[in-house]
Amino acid sequence: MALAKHWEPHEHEEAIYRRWETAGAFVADATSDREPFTISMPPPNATGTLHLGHSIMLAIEDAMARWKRMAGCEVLWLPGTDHAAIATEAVVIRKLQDEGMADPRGELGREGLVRRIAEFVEESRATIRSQIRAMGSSCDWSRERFTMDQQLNRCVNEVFSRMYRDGLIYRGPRIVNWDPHLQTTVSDDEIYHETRQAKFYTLRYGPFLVGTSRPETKLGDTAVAVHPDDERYKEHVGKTYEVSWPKGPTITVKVVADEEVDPEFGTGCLGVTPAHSMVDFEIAGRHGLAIVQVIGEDGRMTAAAGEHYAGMTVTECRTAFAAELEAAGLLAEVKDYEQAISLCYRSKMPVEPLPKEQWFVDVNKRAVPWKNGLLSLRELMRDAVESGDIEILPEHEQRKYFHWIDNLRDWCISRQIWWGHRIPVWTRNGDDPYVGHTPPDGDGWVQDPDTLDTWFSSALWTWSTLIDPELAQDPSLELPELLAQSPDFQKFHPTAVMETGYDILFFWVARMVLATCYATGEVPFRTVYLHGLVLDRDGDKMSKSKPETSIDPLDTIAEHGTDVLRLSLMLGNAPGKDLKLGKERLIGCRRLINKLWNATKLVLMKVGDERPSGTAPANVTHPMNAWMLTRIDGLVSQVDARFGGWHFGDAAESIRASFWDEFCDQYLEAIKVDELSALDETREVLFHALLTYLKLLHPFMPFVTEHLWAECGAEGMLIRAAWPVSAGRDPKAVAGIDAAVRLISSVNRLRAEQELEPSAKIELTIKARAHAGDLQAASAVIESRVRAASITFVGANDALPEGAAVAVDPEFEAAVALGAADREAMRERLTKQLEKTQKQKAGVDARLANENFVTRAKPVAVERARADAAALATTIAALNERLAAL
RNA sequence: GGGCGAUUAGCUCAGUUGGUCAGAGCACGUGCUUUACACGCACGGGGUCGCAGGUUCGAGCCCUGCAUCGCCCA
Repeated sequence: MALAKHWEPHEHEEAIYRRWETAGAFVADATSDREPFTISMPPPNATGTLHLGHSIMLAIEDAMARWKRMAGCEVLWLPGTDHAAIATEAVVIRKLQDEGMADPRGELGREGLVRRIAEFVEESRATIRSQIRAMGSSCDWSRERFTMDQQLNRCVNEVFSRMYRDGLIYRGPRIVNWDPHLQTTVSDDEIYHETRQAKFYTLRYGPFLVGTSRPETKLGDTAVAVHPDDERYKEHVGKTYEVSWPKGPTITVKVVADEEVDPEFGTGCLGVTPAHSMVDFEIAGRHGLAIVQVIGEDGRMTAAAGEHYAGMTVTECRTAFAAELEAAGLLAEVKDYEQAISLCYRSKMPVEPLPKEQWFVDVNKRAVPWKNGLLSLRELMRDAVESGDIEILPEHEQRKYFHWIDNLRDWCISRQIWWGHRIPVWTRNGDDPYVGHTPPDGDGWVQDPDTLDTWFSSALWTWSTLIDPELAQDPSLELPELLAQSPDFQKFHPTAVMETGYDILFFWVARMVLATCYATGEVPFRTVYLHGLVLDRDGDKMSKSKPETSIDPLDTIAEHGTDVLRLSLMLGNAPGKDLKLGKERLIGCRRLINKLWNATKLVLMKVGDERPSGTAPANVTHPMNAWMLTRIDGLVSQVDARFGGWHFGDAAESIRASFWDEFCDQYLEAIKVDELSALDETREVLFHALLTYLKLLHPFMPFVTEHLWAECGAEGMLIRAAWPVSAGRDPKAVAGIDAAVRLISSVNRLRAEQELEPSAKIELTIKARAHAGDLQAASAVIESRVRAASITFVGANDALPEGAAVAVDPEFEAAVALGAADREAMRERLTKQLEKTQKQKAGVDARLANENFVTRAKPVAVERARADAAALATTIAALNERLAAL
C-alpha cells in the first residue's frame, strides 16, 4: 500500500512510543556484557511543566541514548523528578491560602503540611512524566527516581553523617542570605543582583564621615575601619568612640585598621556592621568586634536598633533615620547612586544578610582521601577536572568552573522550610548531638527542625539513584557495602555523560563532583556536556510578555509533531551555544521530514513488493550505484566522527545535506532512468541507502523514522537496529560521477542562460578529458537530467560543433548545439569565467614564483599548488579556444 | 571592578592542525503543474570575514590593542 500524502504525527506518535515501551526497548540490563553507557537525566521539578529547557535537554540526551544503543552499548538513561524544596513548598502554601487557609503552616503543622505537599507532588508528577514521554524520550521508566525516595534519603543521611564525622560539616554562626519573604536562608548561588537607583548617604559619625547606601544598618555598627596605611586616620586607630544618634541608640565603635578597606572609596572610613554584611562580619572576626543585630528575620528593626526604630521595616527605618539625621545636621551629603541589591531567585525579593546558626559544608578542610593524599573539597573539585578525569564541554566552561572554585565559600546547607530531607541531627539536653542515618535510641531526642538545601540531595543524583532500594532499607549495611552490593551502581557508575544547561554548572554539576567523589571515591561522570539557552528569534529570553516570538514546546508538538521540535533543537546545536529558535526554523525542519517521507514513498515504489535484504550489495556494475554506496559510506564515517566529538548539530547537518543533495537530488533523479532502475543492484542500493538514512536520522527524529522503518517492512524495530558501519570505500573511485553531476549542472546553466524552452530537447556533445568511461555509462542519466535528445561523445582532441553553447570544466567540455544560441550571453559568461580562472592562476603562479614558498612551505602544499596551476592552465586554454570559436 | 564569550552574505550560523575557505540553510530574483515531494525542482544575485597594527613566504584562522554586543561573578 502506498504511503499517505503526508506524515501525520498525531496519528502515530503515541502508538509508536507504546510499542517501544512494551517491547522493553528502554530498559537497561545490569547483567549484560555490553559496554555501559549511562546518562542521569537532570530531574525536572516534580510539579513543573515542560519548557524548552527540558526539551533541548531531552532531545540531546535521547539522541545520545539512541545512538549508543544502536551502536551496541548497554544504555541506561535514568529518569526522575526533583522535589524542588523552596519552589514546591511555596506553591502549595499559596494554593492553600488561595483556598482560604490563612496560615497553612500554623493550621496544618509540620506533618500535615508535608503530607499535603507530598500529595500535591504525587498528583502533579504525572504531568511532567507524560510530557517527557511526549518528547519521545527513551529513558528507563522502570528505574524512575524521585529525589525524596527512601533510598535517596538514606544516601543523604549517610553522606551528611560521614561529612559530619570527618569534620566537613559544622554548625556555626555566619552571615547567611536570609529571605524574609520565604523565611529561609538561601545559598550564595541562589541569589542574583540587580542595580537600582538609590541614594548614597554620607553621615557625620563621631569624628568621621562615613558613607553608606543603607543608613539603617549604622544602628548596628560596632567599629569604624580604615586602611592601615591611611595617614589621615592613623591617630584614631585603637581608640573607641561613642556615637549618639538623634533618637538613639548610642553605639560604641572601635577604630580598627584593616587591609580590606579601600582608602580611595568615599572618605576611606568604613562603618563596620558585622551583623548585616559579609565583609564586615569577616572584619569583625579579625578584630574581635561585637555583633549587634538590628534587623530581624521578619525584616523589621530589632530592639537593638533602639526603642524608636524597633518594629519598623527596613525601608521605613531608612526614611525615618535619614530624615532625623538631616534635621540634626548629621547628614553631610546625599547623592544618587546605582546600588547593586541582592534578590532571591525564588521569591524575587531582597535578601537580608543576617547572622545565624546554620549548617555549613567546609570546603577548605583537608579531610578527603583522594589519590594518595588528603584534599579539601575545594581541591577535590579542582583535581577531578584538572586531572582530566572529568571533561567539561565546551572547554571555556572549564575556566569558569575553576574561577568559581577559587571564589568559593563554605556552603550553607540548612533551610528553614519543611519540604525536603530533614537534617539527620538529634539533640537532647546535656548530651552531645547525635548524627546518623537512623534516629538515636532513648527518649527526649529532638531532631533538627531544618531541612537540607535541595542541591545537597541532587548532588548525589548520579549514584543514589543506582542504589538498590531493597538494600537501602537495611540499616546495618554501611555505605560502601550498599555501593558494592547494588548491581546498577556496579554496572552503570560512573555515568558517561552529564548533559545539562550551562546555567546550572555551579549549582549542580560542581556539587555532584564534590559529593560524589567524596562519598563514592568515583567521579560522577566522565564528560559534562553543557548545552546553551534556547532563545527566541531575536536572541532574547523567551517570555510570556513576548508571545509573538515565544515558542511553547507543547504547542509545537501539537502543531508540527515531536520530530519537528526535536530536529529544530538539534540542527545547529553545539556545546555551550545558545540557540535562537523561531517559527521559520520549525518550518524548515518540517520540510526535511516531508522530504524524507516522500523519498521513502518513491523508493518503495521503485523497489516493489519484494524487498531487498537492506544490506549493501557486494559488487555493483553501474558507476551511479557505486557512487551512492561510496557517498553513504563517507557519510557514516563523518557522522560517527561528529557524534564521537559530541557535535550533534554538525552530525544532523551532514546527514541532511547528504540525504537531500546526494540521495534525493542526484541518485533518486538518476534512478528514474529505466536502464538503471531495471538493475537488481539498483534496488538493493536504493533500499540499503534509505534504511541507512533512517538509522542515521533516528536519534534526531525517532517517530517518523520508526514509522517509515515499519513501512519498509524492515526487520524488528529501528530503535534496536544496528548502527551503520562504514566499509571505507575510496571516494576517488567514483570521481567520474562527480564529474557527471557537475556536467548536468553546467548544461542546465547553459539552458537557463540561453533561455531555452523547458520542454525543448537539446543535442549535447561531450568532450571528456577524464572519466570518459563513467560519463558514457551514465549517459542515459545525463540525457534525462538535462533533457537531451541525444549525446555525442568526442575525443579529447576533437572539435566541438560550431556555434554551440559550451560549458568548460577542467575535466570536460559540454556543448549544446543550438542554432539560436545567444552568443552575447555566452561570450559574457565565458569571459567572466576566464577572468576568474586567470585570477586564480595568477595567485597560484605568484606563490610558485616565490622562492620562499617553494623552499619553506610544506611539500604537500607546493605539490597541490603545482597541480592546481596545471588544471587551471587547461581550463584557460579551453576557454580561450571557445571564445575564439565564437 | 574581575572572569568568560561573540563580531563571516539581509537573517541564523559552518569554517577542524595558518596554504582552492570565502561556504550552508533561510530569505531574495528568474523559470518550471518534469510521472516522490510546490513542505517541490532548475538556475541565479549577494560578503574588502568588526577596526587598527603585528608575526609569517602566506592570516577569516595565530599575537597585541581598540570598538560594539552578550553572559557570569563581585
